[in-house]
Amino acid sequence: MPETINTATCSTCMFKSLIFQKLEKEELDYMDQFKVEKKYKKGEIVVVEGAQIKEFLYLKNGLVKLFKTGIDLKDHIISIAKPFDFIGFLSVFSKNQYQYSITCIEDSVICFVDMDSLKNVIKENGKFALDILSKMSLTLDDILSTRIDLCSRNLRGRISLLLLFFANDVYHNDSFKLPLTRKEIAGLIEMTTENVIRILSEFRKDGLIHIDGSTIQLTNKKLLEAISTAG
Amino acid sequence: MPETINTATCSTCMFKSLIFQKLEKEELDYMDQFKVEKKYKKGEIVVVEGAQIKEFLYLKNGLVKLFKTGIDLKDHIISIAKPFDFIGFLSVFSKNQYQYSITCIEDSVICFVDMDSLKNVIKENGKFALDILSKMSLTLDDILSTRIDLCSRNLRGRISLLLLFFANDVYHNDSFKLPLTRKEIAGLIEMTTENVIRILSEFRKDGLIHIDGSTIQLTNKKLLEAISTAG
DNA sequence: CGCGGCTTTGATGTTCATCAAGTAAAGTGG
DNA sequence: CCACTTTACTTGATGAACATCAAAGCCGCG
Repeated sequence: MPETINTATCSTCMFKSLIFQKLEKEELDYMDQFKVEKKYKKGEIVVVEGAQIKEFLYLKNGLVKLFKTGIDLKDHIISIAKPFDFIGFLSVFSKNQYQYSITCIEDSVICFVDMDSLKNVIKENGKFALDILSKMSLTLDDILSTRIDLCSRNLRGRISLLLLFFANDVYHNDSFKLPLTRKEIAGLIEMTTENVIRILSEFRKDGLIHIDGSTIQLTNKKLLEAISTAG
Repeated sequence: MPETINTATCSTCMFKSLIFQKLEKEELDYMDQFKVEKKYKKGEIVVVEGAQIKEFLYLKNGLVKLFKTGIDLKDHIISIAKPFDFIGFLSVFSKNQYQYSITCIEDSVICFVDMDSLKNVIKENGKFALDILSKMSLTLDDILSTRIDLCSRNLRGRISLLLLFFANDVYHNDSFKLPLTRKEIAGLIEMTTENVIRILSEFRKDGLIHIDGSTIQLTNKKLLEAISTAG
């Protein structure tokens, strides 16, 4: 059960994104009335594919994954979202139902902004609208590139890519605790659990990484990068 | 060489999309000054990955493909756009360069709207902004679903899907002329040219389709649908 | 005509998924 | 707290799906 918390107002929010900074104080105060913040534990579900969209979601803290269930009944990753990302983004302006699911892969804090009030602000503030458009465009570009990257790489390349992603983009550290099970990783990058394990072992034997439980340390990033590009 | 043509004003444009219909006459007249229409022949290139984005592109007529070149140096489809689609959509609000290429797979007419003027209109008209957001959101949903569909299907499933797409969504006819070479199809759906050919032959032998040069007729749609869902 | 690109088919090989089986770890109820 | 169940992890063997390679026919075009 996510715990509802109540922190600062929007106008004093530490996590106010670049985009929301463009709003006037009165606009922020307006939205303030229509937002709720919730705390989730690792593994908890935020939204399920098909659920009604009522709020605009903003990830303040933690790590979540967006995914869709394919006709093969497997989960397919759309993206892994980091703090400051708008996570209920993708169908929010066009559909009434979520077209994908979101679950937390780390403890997370998510801000729920009422959709209708947000739309009101957009209607009144064209610059804000442009910024939302821009952010949306960026997100989309990112997701698409990642997907195409995945499709053009073999299994080794995909694992390298994922490891480098966690080290460089998420944890900013060559040593980190994998927040996902092997099975989840498999879903993320379109392969089987067994092969995830096999290739991680392979990388360990080849001295590319060091594994200690769920902690992974990248010991030869150059080579990992080479594999991710060559694959 | 695309031929520049000059047709009606925006406000009387037959192809005015649902979205542009929400603009006031004066807004349309304003944009009118900043638009150019161009006629392309099948096979011609509209934009190349990396080119500067200066205009917002609107497909009035024809059929184009959006694709990105992967690290495997193969082309990967993003989508096939039909008339009334905004085709220069994906990075237009966030980047200065196109993140993908566009070429015509049929003779096409494309309307080029100056990006800065469009942004001006968006800034002034919040409802229009919301509509653009909505359209963008829809497009994105579509592209993502298609990609995930592709990833969760085997080769036979993908070919079925593509054939059904052309018959149902593009030509609205069970018999049509394939506008793409086998090689291009391969790029579209992440497989090799040889396998495209092999599976098409297979479908022909099994009586699912009838092939006459580049004309294809779907003779057993039920089964094709079954294959596309099962695969 | 002859060159290059598209198409087609067959033979071969690699990559990867599936199946099976066993160990370890983690949660569950008495 | 311990037996019990479940879930995660690991490794090997096997086979299917698919890519690659090779060769030949076809067609448009300078």
